Amino acid sequence: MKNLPSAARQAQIRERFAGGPGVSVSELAREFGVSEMTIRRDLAALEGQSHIQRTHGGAMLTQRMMLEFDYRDRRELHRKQKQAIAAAARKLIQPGQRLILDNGTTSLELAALLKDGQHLTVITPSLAVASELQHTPGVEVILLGGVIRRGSPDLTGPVTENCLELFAADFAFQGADGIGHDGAIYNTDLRLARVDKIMRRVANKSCLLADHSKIGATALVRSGTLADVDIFITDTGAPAATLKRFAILGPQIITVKP
Amino acid sequence: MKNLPSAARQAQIRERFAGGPGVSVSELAREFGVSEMTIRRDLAALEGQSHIQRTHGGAMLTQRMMLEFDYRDRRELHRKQKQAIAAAARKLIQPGQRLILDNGTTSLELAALLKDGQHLTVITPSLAVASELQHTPGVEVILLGGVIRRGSPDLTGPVTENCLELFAADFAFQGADGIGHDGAIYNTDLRLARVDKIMRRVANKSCLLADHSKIGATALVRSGTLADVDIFITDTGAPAATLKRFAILGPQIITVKP
DNA sequence: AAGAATTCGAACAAATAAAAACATTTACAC
DNA sequence: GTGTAAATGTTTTTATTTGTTCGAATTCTT
Repeated sequence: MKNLPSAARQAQIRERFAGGPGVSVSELAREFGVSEMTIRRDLAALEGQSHIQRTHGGAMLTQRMMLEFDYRDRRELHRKQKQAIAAAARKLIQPGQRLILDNGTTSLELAALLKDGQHLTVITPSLAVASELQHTPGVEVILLGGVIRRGSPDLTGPVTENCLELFAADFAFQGADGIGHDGAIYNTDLRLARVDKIMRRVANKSCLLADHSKIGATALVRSGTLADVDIFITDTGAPAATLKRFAILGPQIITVKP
Repeated sequence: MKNLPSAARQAQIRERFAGGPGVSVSELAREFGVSEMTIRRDLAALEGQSHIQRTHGGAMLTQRMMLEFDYRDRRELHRKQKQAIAAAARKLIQPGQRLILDNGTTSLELAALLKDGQHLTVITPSLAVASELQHTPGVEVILLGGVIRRGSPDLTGPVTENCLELFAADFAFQGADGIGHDGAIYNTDLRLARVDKIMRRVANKSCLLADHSKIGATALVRSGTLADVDIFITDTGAPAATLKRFAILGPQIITVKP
């Protein structure tokens, strides 16, 4: 392989990257019959325009870098139920809708089900949801602003609330940390509770997702009651009598079996 | 396995982890035909990027769960200059200030320098900056809301702009994709340009960070001129005559040598 | 718990590669 | 041909990476 114009040689070098993790300067110099200095100059030129990154001794494709946000994955707990509940929620969604997903694990399961490429807009304060959907072609992800809680992959605070006010969505999907027998909805965090409240207000319809283990549990803050939500999805582990009482408060109740 | 440049070898090592929970130093040394010391150094480097966690006799994947926002890492390009520029910018910052950092790689280098725990508030549309600072005790990170650009770890759009308007900061630090000889500031993306413009407005002082390779370059959108910024930091590779002309436009000019 | 066997990390030396400066060739226009 | 600019090669200097040795630390074995 000899006497190539420099541009052609650089194009050839680019092909090289398909083969392996990287190429070495000395190897390329030998193959093209040019000096190593020339190869270095080629690589320097390619580095600017193409997605390669120079290294000592050669070059490689630019690394896909990942941003790491700490994240305690609590998805395992009652995961079956949560997935079933998410699947039921998925059925409520029509193409073209604007959805709000909160930062619960059930919402995250729902996000995973949105990957089949319908045209959707997802508004969320959850970095986990955003991460899940970032590469999904049909879905536009709008991340709400806010303060990053240490050790929690989501955004809360006045900024988040303010951001949320900008939107009008078709559906809000949210979880809860507890649902009292009187239908009160509880959250463990005040800031999350405030955000949840606003979500319900800016969405046309709101949908509460909670497996049966949450029924009867309470937590720090009351963010509202079942009377504020339009649809409540839970699993068949929930006692029928309680659900009957809940229904009187207003929401349509959907039970799924895991 | 043939001789690979060190960076390529480290990338290969990372692949190894896909197969199992861990790898051993001796095994890797044999496979790559290098000394164990070299492998240890590789592992130490990878550990520094927190991709892996070292163990006696080898290494394993980091335990903690992470959210992956992946993107092409361009940090290596002119990194020396960018780090020097970031260091100069760091000196401008006083404890207690509220800072805006944009989504350039130079801002990311600056973020890394803020880790020494002063009391600071950082407002940014960059997931990379947020990720970098999320564990820093003295720093509160406020992530702006917005649309996640595919393949880019940052937020833009009307929501971002609206979010920004909520704030008043002491300093805005931003990069540029090009600076014309007439002092015009260029960005490759219209939405980023709009965001940059607002940043300058809501910050008391604005500071442009750009290595000399940007001088003379142009890009799609003009986001403003040097007359709009208070401080311009670049490296000593910039031609003195040009800098003199820039100074007439108003900004204080700081040059650092890499 | 003590001793043996690994493994690690620091220090230094050797090898290798990059960058800078300068010389040479090539390509092309006139 | 000759001048000029771009590209390539050479040489020297500088920086990075790797290998080796050896004492310290860690794990395993008994």
